Amino acid sequence: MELSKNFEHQQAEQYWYQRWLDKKYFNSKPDDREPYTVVIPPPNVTGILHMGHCLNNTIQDILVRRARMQGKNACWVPGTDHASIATEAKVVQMLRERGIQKSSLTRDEFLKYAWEWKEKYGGIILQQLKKLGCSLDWDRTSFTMDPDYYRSVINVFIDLYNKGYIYRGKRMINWDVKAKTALSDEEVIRKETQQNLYFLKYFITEAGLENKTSEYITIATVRPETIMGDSAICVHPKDERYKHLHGKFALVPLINRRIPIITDDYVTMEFGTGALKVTPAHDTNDYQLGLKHHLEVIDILNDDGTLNEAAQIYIGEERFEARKKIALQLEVTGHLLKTEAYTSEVGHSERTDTVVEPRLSLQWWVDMKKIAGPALTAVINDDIKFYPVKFKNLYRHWMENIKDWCISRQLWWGHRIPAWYDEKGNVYVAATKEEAQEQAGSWELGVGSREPGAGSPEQGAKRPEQGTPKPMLVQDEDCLDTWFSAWLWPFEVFNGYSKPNNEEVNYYYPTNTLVTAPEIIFFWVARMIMAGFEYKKEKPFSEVYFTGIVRDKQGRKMSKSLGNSPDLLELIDKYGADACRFGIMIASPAGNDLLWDESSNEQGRNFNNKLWNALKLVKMWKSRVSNETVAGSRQSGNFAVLWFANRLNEIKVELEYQYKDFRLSEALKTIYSLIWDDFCSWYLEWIKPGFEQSIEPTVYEKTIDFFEELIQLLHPFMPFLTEEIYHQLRERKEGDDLTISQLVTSSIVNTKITTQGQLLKEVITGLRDIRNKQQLKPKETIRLFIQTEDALGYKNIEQIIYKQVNAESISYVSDTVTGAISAVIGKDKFYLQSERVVDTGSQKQELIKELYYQKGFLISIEKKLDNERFVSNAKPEVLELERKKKADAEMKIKIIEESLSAL
RNA sequence: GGACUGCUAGCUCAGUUGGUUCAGAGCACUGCUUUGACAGAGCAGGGGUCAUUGGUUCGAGUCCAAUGCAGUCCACCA
Repeated sequence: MELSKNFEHQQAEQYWYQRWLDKKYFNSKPDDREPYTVVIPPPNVTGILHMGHCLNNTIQDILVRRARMQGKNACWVPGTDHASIATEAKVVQMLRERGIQKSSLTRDEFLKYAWEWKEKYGGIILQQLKKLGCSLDWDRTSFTMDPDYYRSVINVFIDLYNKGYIYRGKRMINWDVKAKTALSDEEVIRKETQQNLYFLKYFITEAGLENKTSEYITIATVRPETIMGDSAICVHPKDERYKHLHGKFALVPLINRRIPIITDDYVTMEFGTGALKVTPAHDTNDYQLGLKHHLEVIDILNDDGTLNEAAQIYIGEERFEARKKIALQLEVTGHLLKTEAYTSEVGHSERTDTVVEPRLSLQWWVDMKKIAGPALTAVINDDIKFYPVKFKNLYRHWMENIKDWCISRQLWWGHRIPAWYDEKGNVYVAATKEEAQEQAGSWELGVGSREPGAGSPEQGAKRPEQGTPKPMLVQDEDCLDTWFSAWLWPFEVFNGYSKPNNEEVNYYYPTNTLVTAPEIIFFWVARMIMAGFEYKKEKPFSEVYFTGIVRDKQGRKMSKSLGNSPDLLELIDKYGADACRFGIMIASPAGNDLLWDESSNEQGRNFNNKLWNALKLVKMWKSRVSNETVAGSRQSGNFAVLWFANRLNEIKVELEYQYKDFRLSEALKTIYSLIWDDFCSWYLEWIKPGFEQSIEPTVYEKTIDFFEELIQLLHPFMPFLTEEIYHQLRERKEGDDLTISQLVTSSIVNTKITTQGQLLKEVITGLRDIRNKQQLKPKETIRLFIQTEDALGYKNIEQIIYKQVNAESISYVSDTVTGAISAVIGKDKFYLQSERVVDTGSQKQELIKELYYQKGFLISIEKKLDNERFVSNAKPEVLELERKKKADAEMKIKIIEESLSAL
């Protein structure tokens, strides 16, 4: 069959992926083999494939495919994350487009829409991963809200509550005014923000008097809209400027509420005016200060970030609108002294990007200090290895300073908190209402009571008094943080919690490698390790490979808003999945961010093409296989085969090391160069039969073998093209596919052969260089004379040299040849004659340059060897090497001088 | 404010235990080739005071210190 001009990726991708699926190559079941398990970092159900996914999943696929080809039972588990905030936002938006307000729906109605949405759009990203060629075990596709998974999340909550690790408490939390939910600290992104620092006059009033004096105290604030929530003004006790004001009162501008002037050494005298307005409801520090000084908490904001009635003015106005208006009014009323530009870090919601509002709120928390211990040790001890290691420090620091985790979210889409309340506010934590009811009832009987969690005063329910009637229970309206389900992922995808010690989890857990982005080291990686030790008494994975961030050519992070994030599916369509995988991997140094540019896909496509053409060439020879070859070509062919076999082994050893350290980009470069340079540019040229000549059967067979091994090495990176070539190379039996073929193990390298091959390359390049400099056309032949002590050593490569430098004759001489251009390569001297060798001048110049260099080099070595301290301090091997260098240099100088005189 | 990382060719990066014959690769670039696998190609070539300064050493891209620049993470100073 005639091969197409270029590799046609669209057809091949579709055909082979379907074939792999049909043959169930990606499916894994426990057996005797060693498992290699990877769980996918579950993308959001709302997600669509972007470059970050492309990188992350290509890496996982490479590892999994290689493991599969190494005889391991490779299992890569796919799935999606319900992503509560993101998904709920999408559903709300969809409803809005249909003219439905979320507030007009019941919880059940809303969830019905949400599931509908999930069924319709939730699987898109998984389909896209197929396009990329990912060898996931689709039968294992998991979702964090699957029934079993859901139950496990609920039971884990109950278990942690019963252990006293989970409690309910009123704290300052991060409030997302757009999503109207609490956030954990990790979900807040601090961004440097240009702001104004407003200097405001608060007029002093005498104690007990409402009338203001002309005296005032100036405070500095970036949030003038919160002044209505002020409870005090605080100054440093030692601040001389304000000593006369201690114990006095000031009036809040605009609303004229009287607040005390208090002292606390928390205040920094140097900042602003040294006087701080204290607003306990709207600032974490102010809240602490408020607790200490028993200040009133005046919450002036609604949950959507508008001002409420407590603010007295601008009720219903959005907080930043109110800020502008209040600032203006303060100016008008003479309270605004001045405004300064001021830059500070402002917390933004990770999901909605709105400015986070500190807010006092009753939420559920995990007491992290109680479960962090083993998770910290495991990473410190390298029981779990981080690549690159620099993330170990980061992890350690976070774990050692870990704070409690706010896990409740004011959302409907997610795992509903299994807590039930009676009218008196007693809490019962149970999986179902019935169980909660039973708990409440049993309390009446005085059994089943449990210890409230230690250390958390808010923990647990108050025990109802004896004889109270059975209470009406209402379930908590809130959901759990998405990460509270994601942290169970490595074992719950195998039902490791819902069906403990089942065959699957025992076989696949702990998993081997986690490949993820450093951005979620705290969100997810750390918590998975904690959950793993808490519920499986074992680490969830042995190694974590952190990928870099995909950036554009200018180093900017790829993002929707910048519009610099290419459509991956379009790229796959245009260049092919293999080329895209190549493009992202070649640009992806281990442990660094990668600057991605579309041109790297071109490089990938060109590589496809190179391989394709090599295939065409080799297939073309099939009809020319014969024992009747020209004289000398057998020896050359044998040498070429021997050389490439050794070269291949050499590279395989190198690849082992690169894989071990996750230096995948380097591994790809290594394979790329092995194929393009060693195989195509050298080997194939060396064995290529001349015009209408034939090729030795053994050489041909070995060449097919080599080709097969090469595409095997490349397969994890570029699965489609390699599978196609695999089937083009030979007739295959049913079920003989590259995807499941086993890698050929490497054998010992004969360095004598590889060295000779290296020398041969240098000879060819050196002679070609001369040809070029002499401006010889490719068709013009040369006469070659080799001055060597080992003419026999050239016999097996003579034919190759003939071909590669287009020689008409090669002869061996023991003396200088005159009237020729010469070159020293290795130990031997080469003379080149042709019909029109004219320009000896340029060669003379080069020789002089080279002589100059060699002489300088010799001097530096001699200097070194004359240095007594060097001779006495350096290791014997080093000395030996230096002496050899000296001898080599002296010999070269001699030969160059001879050549110069011969010219 | 604290911590970490990086700075090597135009760009992206290699460079293990200090040894000059280690300054290297891939892209990009420059010549020459439209030859029978491949112009999405072939052949050859030119590019770098290894951020700066000082130190240790017989010897530093490699070790140490300081400085500069860039980036990341953490932190409650309004």
